[in-house]
Amino acid sequence: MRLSRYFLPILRETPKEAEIVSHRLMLRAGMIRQESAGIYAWLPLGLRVLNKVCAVIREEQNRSGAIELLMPTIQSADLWRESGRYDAYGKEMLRIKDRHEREMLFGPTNEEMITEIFRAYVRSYKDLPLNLYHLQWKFRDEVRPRFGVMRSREFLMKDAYSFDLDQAGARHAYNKMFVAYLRTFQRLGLKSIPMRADTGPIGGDLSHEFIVLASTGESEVFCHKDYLDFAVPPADTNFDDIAGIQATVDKWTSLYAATSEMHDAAAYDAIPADRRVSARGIEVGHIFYFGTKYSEPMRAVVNGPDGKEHTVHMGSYGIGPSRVVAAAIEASHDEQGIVWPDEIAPFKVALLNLRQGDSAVDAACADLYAKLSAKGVDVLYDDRDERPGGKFATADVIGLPWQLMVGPKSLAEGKVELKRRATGERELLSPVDAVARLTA
RNA sequence: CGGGGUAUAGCGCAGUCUGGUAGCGCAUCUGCUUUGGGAGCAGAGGGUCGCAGGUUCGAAUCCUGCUGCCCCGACCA
Repeated sequence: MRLSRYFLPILRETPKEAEIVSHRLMLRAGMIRQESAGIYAWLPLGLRVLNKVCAVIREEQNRSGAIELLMPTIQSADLWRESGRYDAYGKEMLRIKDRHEREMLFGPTNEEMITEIFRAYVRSYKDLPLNLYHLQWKFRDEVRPRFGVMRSREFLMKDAYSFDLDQAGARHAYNKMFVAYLRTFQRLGLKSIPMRADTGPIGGDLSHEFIVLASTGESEVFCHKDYLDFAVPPADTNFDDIAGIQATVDKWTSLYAATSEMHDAAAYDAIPADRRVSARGIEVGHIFYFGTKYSEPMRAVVNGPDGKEHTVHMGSYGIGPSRVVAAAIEASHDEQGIVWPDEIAPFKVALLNLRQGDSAVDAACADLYAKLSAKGVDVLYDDRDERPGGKFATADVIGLPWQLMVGPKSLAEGKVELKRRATGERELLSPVDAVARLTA
């Protein structure tokens, strides 16, 4: 993409309403624009990141055996009356009426709807297990939205729903999502730790929040240091290996890890002092087994091998991609701006023409741009008629992993400069070698 | 939902106390000179001062009501 033809409204100064670093940088980098309190437009650069986050989530959901569909944002109030949540949900639910005065709502989540879809078609245990997910915008009319897309009213969510014949099956479904989440967050470049979450009236131990460690995180977390070095399950993990998956989950739940709400000071103190981690974190995912909470009132039943009806056991598994974008920035930035993890960077390389109008520099840039693009590298070519300083600052704030700088001085010696955003390391090398390095 | 702020040009702000017809920096546009970490000079454009009433010869400024947004707390992917 040529920057001169792109839409990238960089802000030189920080808008005063932005309090936390991810919000400030997302505004400065031209990723989002606030349209109302807690409601944001995703500008081109932000959308590229959001889409990359979603792509990774999809791949890992699919790998674990979950199946994608897409449910609407607008739901009928009657559906929610079946589960009793229409009255229970409160003012966080945005309720609306259509032209026929029918009561509708903008979905804050989709348990009722997925249960309705399931019960309409599935009759036999032979169709189980089943895990259906979608990526869709949700709306929760929070009293006080804040921190940009970190806590917005409208937000994107990946929500998966599992259906099993019994609790044992549901546990395996839960474990598969647990493993998929470990893989997902690692690929997104985030260090996540599953922490025991409150299961409310359902009880049991099948609820975990996935917390990303970031010094600016919203909540206080406590865990055993060994978690930081645990190996994440590999891509060829066999998700049908019930014992194997269980072993992985057992390992990742063997040590102490809790948010302040679930904190047990005695258990934490039992950890050797040099292994204790007290830090801050951001919740980016939540997995939950809730048994027959919805299948019971909504009559989602299948015939079992015993010829009898069984109410299915369900679980739901959420990741907030829009929040993940903000969390990634909280976890990875510096004074200059964002430092994107490679997998979710909006572009891989910023190609900086440091002397726009110089025929040799222009030609070298055009050649590099063509060669990199031809090899499938996402390049943002800064071909604006700007001074070098401005181009450096722009590249730094939007945080692309690599900066490839072409100026008259080094080019006279047949060299261009490649800078790694994260470390600041610079290297002078020939254009041919630069392309080789970026396509390796 | 309680408490506290705030609203003036695209962004950041001054002007409001003490009423007299709107200003600064950055950004934008034109020209020339510049060009490896946010350049210089010259010129230009851009604001019904959040909205609605009221007081006054005259309101960004005083009064009343409303709305948006932000921050702190209780609540949340």
